[in-house]
This record gives sequence, C-alpha cells and structure tokens, in this order.
Amino acid sequence: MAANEDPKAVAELLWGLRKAPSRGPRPAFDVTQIADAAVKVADAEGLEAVSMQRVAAELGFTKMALYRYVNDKAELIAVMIEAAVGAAPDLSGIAGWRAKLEEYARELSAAWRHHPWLPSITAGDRVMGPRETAWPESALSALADTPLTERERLDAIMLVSNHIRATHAAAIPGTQTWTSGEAAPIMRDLLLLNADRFPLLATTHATPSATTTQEFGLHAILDGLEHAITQRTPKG
Amino acid sequence: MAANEDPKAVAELLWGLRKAPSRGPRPAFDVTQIADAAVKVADAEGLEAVSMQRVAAELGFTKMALYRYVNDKAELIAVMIEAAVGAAPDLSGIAGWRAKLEEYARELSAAWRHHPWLPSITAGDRVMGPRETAWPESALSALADTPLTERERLDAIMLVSNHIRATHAAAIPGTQTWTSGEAAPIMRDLLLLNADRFPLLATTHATPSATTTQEFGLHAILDGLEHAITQRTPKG
DNA sequence: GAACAACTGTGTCCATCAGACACTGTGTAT
DNA sequence: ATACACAGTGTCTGATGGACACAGTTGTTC
Repeated sequence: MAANEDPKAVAELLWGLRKAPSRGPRPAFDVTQIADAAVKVADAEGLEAVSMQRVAAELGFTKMALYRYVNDKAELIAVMIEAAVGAAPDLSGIAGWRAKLEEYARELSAAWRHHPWLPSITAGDRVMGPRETAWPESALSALADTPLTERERLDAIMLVSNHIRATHAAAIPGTQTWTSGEAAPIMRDLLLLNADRFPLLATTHATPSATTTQEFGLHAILDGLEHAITQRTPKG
Repeated sequence: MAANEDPKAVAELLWGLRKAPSRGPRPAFDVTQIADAAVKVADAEGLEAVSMQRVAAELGFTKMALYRYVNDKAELIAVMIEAAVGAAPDLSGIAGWRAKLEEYARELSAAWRHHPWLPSITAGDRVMGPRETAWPESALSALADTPLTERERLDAIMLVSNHIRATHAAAIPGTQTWTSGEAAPIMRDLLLLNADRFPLLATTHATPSATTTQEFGLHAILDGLEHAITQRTPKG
C-alpha cells in the first residue's frame, strides 16, 4: 500500500519519455498490455480486485515481472486511467457554448459509465496522460468564444466535470439519489423512525420527477454560467 | 480489506440500537473512544494511517479487542465519520435561501477543513449517523420557503455539497486548482512542452483572480438555483 | 454461596497485499 | 568470444483485515 506517488516518474511513463533499452532480452509484453489487463479486471470485478498479482496472472506472468514496466501500483493506476479514458469529444461541430458543454457532459458521463471505477480515482491532484489531457482541452474549447477569463473557464469546466463525477453513481441506470444502492432503503427507514428529529428529510419521499439528479444539477450549473457570461457581455 | 459493508449493522451501530449486554466483565472502553482515537490518527497522519492495529495501540489495547465494539473496518470508518462531523449549522437566523445556503457551504467547508480525510469518504451511497444526518436536514431548511419540489431541493443541496467536496482540496489554504499539490507543476511543464496539442490548456496560465475556484462555482450554482426558483415563482 | 452462562480482552493463525532483492537466463554491443 | 544490460522468477518481509480458541471476569440463577 505504499504507492510511491512520484509524479515525475508517472509523467515520464504516461508521456512516453521512458528510454527504451537496447540490450537484453526482448520484453515479453509492454505497459499498454498491462494497462489493458488491469482495466479488464477493474471493469469486471471492480477496482479493489486490481492487484499486482491479479493483473500479472491475467497476463500469464508473475507479479514481479510487472515491476519491470511499472515502478509501483500508483503507476499501474495511472496507466489504467490513460488506457480507459476514451477519445475526447470534438465539439467543433456544435454551435454555442451551452450545447457544447452539454455534449461534453454527456460524453464524459458515457465514458465513465463504461468504466465505473474511473470517476473516483480521477479526482484530486494528479498527473494526467495525453489522452486524458485532451478532455479538459476539449471542454475549454466550448468556452473559447466566451468573455470569461482563462481562470473562470477552467473553474467552469471543473464545475461541470465534478458535477458529473459526483452524480455518476446515482445516474447509472434509471436509479436516483436516495433510492439507489443498498444503504438507501435503510437510511429511509431510519428517517421515518426519526421523523421528529429530521422532519424535512423524512417527508422528502423522493418524489419522481421528469429530470434526473444529474440533469437538474447540470441545468442549474449551466444557468449559472450563462448568468456570468451574459453579465460580462457588453449589451449592444 | 474485506469490509463487510453490511449497512444494516452499520445503522444499528450509529443509531444506538446495539443491545447492551448485562452479564460479563465491564467493557474497558466504548465505541466513541475508538472513534475519537481513530479520528485523532486520521487528523494527524491521514486516513491511510488508520488501521485496527494503530487505533488499538492508541487506546492501549490489542487489535482484536476493537472487534468487540465494531464488526469490521467499515464500521470503524462509519463511527469515525459520525464522530468527526460537527454539529450541523442552525440557519434559522439567516434571511433568504441564498444567504442560508452560502452559510451552509461555509460551515461545511470549515468542518471538512478540520478533518481533511472526511470529504473523500463521505461520498457515495452510505448509511449516515444522526449527527451527520442533521447536515442535509439543515441544508433543506434553507430551501423550505422555496417553490422547488422536494426532489429538487434534495438535488440542490447535493449540488452544493458536492461542489464543496470537489473543490475542498483546492480550497485549503491560499492554494488554487492547477497550482496546488506536487503534481501540478509537472503537469504545467508537460502542457508547455506540448502546447501545440493542448493550446487552450497551455495558455491558461492560471491567471490570478479575485475569487477562488470554490467561490466561483458556488456563485454559479446559486445563480442557477435562483434562476430555477424565480422561474417557478408566479410573478405578481 | 456455588454453578453457570455471557461476555471480556488476548494470543495465535491465516490469506492477501505491495514491494525488496538475489538469481538465472537472454540478447546485444564491443 | 566475452562482457554487460536487461528479462522474468522465486523467495522473503512487513503490514493489512479478520477468524478463532482461549483464560479470566461478572451478573444471573439455583
């Protein structure tokens, strides 16, 4: 559980700056095969099933062989992410920043739906690979014609991405927050039992609505951004 | 690393439904002392330093003694959360839903600042204890006089909470996104080296701004909610 | 008061994890 | 031909969460 967390080494790995050796036996595989195998395990059995042992077994090699390609497990995770994120969407064919951002959110959500373990580990300070980096680049393009400052554009796309991330679990099939998962029904019973202490929560029966939690939040965020944009746009 | 994840058992623990035994030796301590010790470790050395061994040592007992009070580590985490979350804010003295939500966001942010490990583990489907449950109850009170539906109110407060959670790390002292952490400067160098592939990101020099990332997002969210609220409010 | 049953904390054991290190074998450069 | 750099393997360590048997303690029941 050490996970060296050496961002410089991770960067060299992800951006192809590792020097290829000239002498010695040919490697039996490469780092992308490791990444693919690990992604396969994570997709099938969850991220917690991904161990050096398990991934090595998937490739038919011993655990320690992986350490020739990857310094530690943190690097394994890094290449997994880079392998699992798909191609960033091209938003140039869409008119208007709002439609672009909506499409971006949809694409992001779809990518994460294919790899449910992805959103949780892509949070926080981290070195991204080139494929992943293309995503925020794409998102920024949506706001290019906007009067927002560079800083605000960055904040705006993080706001959208973080919202999709947070609502990801609740947005999976047709489930909704407070009604999905196995903890939710128990939580509901507890609230009803303690309705005197938590009247607002207890009476919130998760009324079915036309929009999902994810849609509601995205809509609100975009409305808020629109407000900021029109405010900065000189009228006339 | 099993973590039984039995939400029913967790609920019994957190809501005080565990039957107290009548016979046998008196317990040397109780579950709240375990929780406090674990919180102390997490605050000082991070969540990853919290192991059964470590917490038991803190109390001067063996690891296995803890299992008399807690079924597994998942329950340890659960009582840690309940012990660490402070008292939910009372928003009744504040006028207007927007000011109330702003205060709520501030309080939430402050609570998490005292326990930086808290936001990451409080995400997702989970059984909450009574102290923690008081928080969303408090947040809902901010929107009570609002024309939003129950569902929308829930979605709204989750939107705010999730935003605070996501921007928490970046909001710590005076740091900003893309400039905090040890990965950020490396990421920056990579972007400059590959400015042709990522022109928008590369030229985004994280221009200093008056507002923080957290403030910008919260402002946008509240603007969006205001839009939804005024839209539903019959004019005249 | 004695016997019993419930309960306590302890000691021992196991599987699994990430990772260090020594080793044998292999291919290339000299 | 020989030396060297590299490959994958086997073995070991320390930490993890947790199962289980055990001896000691205490309230309940006779």
